[in-house]
Amino acid sequence: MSPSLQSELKQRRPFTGPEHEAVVSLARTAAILEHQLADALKPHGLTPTQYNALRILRGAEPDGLCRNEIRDRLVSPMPDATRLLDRLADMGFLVRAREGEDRRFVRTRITAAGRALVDRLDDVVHSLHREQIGHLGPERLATLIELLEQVRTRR
Amino acid sequence: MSPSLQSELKQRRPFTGPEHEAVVSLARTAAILEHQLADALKPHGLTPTQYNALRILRGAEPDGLCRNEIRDRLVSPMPDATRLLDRLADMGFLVRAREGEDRRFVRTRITAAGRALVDRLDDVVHSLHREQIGHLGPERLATLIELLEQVRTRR
DNA sequence: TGACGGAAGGTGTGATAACACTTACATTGT
DNA sequence: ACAATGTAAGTGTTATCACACCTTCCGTCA
Repeated sequence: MSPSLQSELKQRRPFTGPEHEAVVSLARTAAILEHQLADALKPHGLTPTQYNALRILRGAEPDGLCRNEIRDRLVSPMPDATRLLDRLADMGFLVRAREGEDRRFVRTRITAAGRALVDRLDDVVHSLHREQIGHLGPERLATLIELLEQVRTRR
Repeated sequence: MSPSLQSELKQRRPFTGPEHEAVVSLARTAAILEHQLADALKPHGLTPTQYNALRILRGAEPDGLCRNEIRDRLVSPMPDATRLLDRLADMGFLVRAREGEDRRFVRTRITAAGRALVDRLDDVVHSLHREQIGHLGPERLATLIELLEQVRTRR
C-alpha cells in the first residue's frame, strides 16, 4: 500500500486491499483534476459538463445531435440532459429544432458564439491538461491510458 | 491513441494528445465507478460522499473529528461539509457537540446506528471494488496506484 | 485591555443534479 | 385500422451542491 494516499487522507487504518486503494485513488485523482478544470472554466461561465457538451456539439458539426446522443457521449453519465442543454441554449451557445422525418427527434446544433467560446477554451484546457498530467511523459501516459481502459472494459 | 475510448464516446475527431486522452479517460472511468457505487449504496439510503464521511468518522473513533478535518479527508473536496453532516445527523448516524477548551470546535462522532450501517456496507463495497477492478490483478493494480499517485503529486 | 486578524462553524440563496412521471410520435402486430 | 409497445423529449419536485456572507471564538500584540 502506498503510504502517500493514506497520509493524504489521514486515514488511520490501512485500506482493506489494493482494490480499495486503487478505486479510492482513482476517485480522488479524478476529483482533483475535475475541480481544477472547473476553476479554469469558471471565469468563462461554463461548468465542466457544459464544456463537454459544447465540445461534443462542435465535433458533430454540421449535422448536430439529438438529446440522447449527447447524453450518451458525455464523459460522465448524466440524466436530465434536457436542462443541461436548456441552460446552454439560454446562454446562446446552441439552438434546437425539430426537423426531419421523425418528429420525436430534436436536432441540437452549436451556434457561432458557442463555437467561438469552445475554440477559445481549447488552449486553456489543453495547457491545463499538460500541466495536470504532462509530467508523466509519453510512456507512463500510455500505460495509464491502457490500464484505465482495462478497468472500464473489465479485461 | 486507443481506439476504444474514442469509439466509446463516438468522438469523430481524435484527442488533441495523450494528455487529453488520459485526463478524459480518468474522468470517465472514475465517473463510471462512482456511479456504480451510488447504485450500490442507494438501497441503503446513502450517497457516496455520505458513506465516505461515515467511514472517516468510524476510523476516527473514539475521539471524533471537527468539521474541517472531515472536509479535508473526504475523497472528493467538498465545501459545505456542514450540511452534509446535518443530513447524516438527521438520519441519526452521527452526533455533534461543542466540548473541550476551544469552543469553536464541534466534535463530531459516529453513532452506534451509523457504525452498524457502515459495518454492514463493508462487504457490499468491498465486493463491488473487487468486481470493478479486481480483474487487473495485483501487479497492474500496483502500477495503477503508483501512476495515479504520480499524477496527484506531479512527480 | 481591547482592537485586530484568523480560524471554526453556520446560514441564505441560487444553481445544478437526480428521480419519477408525462407527452408526443413512431413502429409493430393483430 | 388501431391498440400495444417502445423511444425521444420534456416537466415537476426534491435533494444536493456551491458560493458569499455572517457569527462566534481564540490568539496576538500594540
